[in-house]
Amino acid sequence: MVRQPYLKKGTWNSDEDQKLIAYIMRYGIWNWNEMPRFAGLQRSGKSCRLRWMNYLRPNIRRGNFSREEEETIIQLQKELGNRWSTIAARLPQRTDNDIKNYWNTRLKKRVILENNKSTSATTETYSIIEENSTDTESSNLLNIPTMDDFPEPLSCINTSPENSYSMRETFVSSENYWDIPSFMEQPLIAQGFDCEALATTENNSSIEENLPDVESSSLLNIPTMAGFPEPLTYSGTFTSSENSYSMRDTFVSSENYWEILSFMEQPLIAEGFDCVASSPNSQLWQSHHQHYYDTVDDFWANPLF
DNA sequence: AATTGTCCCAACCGCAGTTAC
DNA sequence: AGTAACTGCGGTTGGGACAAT
Repeated sequence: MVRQPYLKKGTWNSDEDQKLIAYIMRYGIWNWNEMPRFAGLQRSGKSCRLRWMNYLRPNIRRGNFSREEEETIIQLQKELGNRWSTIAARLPQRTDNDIKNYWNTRLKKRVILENNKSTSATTETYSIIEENSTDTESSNLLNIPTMDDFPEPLSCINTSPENSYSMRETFVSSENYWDIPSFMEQPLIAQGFDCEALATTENNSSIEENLPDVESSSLLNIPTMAGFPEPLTYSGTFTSSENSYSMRDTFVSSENYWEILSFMEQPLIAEGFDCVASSPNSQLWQSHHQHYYDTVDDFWANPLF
């Protein structure tokens, strides 16, 4: 009888994540069942696949769903039923698991509530009409919120001391949602925030008070939240047998944030794996990784280039 | 401070579809 | 054509975090 190797279950730790990421970054995805053995993981291929697809792969948007996304999910669920992968395809940065969880824990209740509300409102409307056929105010019974019910955006015009231009940032806030349009039309992801940049260059340096405490990354001016937890450091040396050089990668990670510092001394910042190479050798970096991956953009998309 | 209840989400399981042989 | 292996999907669950008592 062949003894099955011990397979770990349960929550993944950061060391396992690093191993899986490092392996896939270097060799790509070729066979989920074989991969864990080569990556030094005591996990099933299925578990690795799930971890990668739902959590570690690049371009996953995590955190709160916007109102627009909520409406899309509700609409598509109505049209398609629980076909989460199809729905996820329409929300490209969200995983089917995330959408499914969000539906099961929040949206489903809301839809049921709204349907009940709608049914009782309709009943009420009928009774009012029956009682008083001249009453024209009954269309307000459903009390559906409008855009006017949401808070006004806060805005800030800020001057960047490191650069020769000013930038405007508008923070649109609600309890669960931040939208930070900013800076040179760049779509950015900041730690814990989904940032979109819509600003134009301006020569205004006034700063309004009462804004969230945001500081800039020294490398790329990506706004980060003050007090964001210190990253953990993980490092390892990899020697490639096909090539004549060794290389060292240093991953600085926290729950939501990756920074990749090395390879040919290039400072990089990654969100998930949207990497930004800011050194003069960035072309070399990209061509190197193009060797391993089909689409450079999948792994090394740089919104600032 | 301790206990209990609730919410949320990462991860597991089983099944179906696809691919390779 | 049949079978095994692999992959993807959707339902479900375990357990951590937080709130309420």
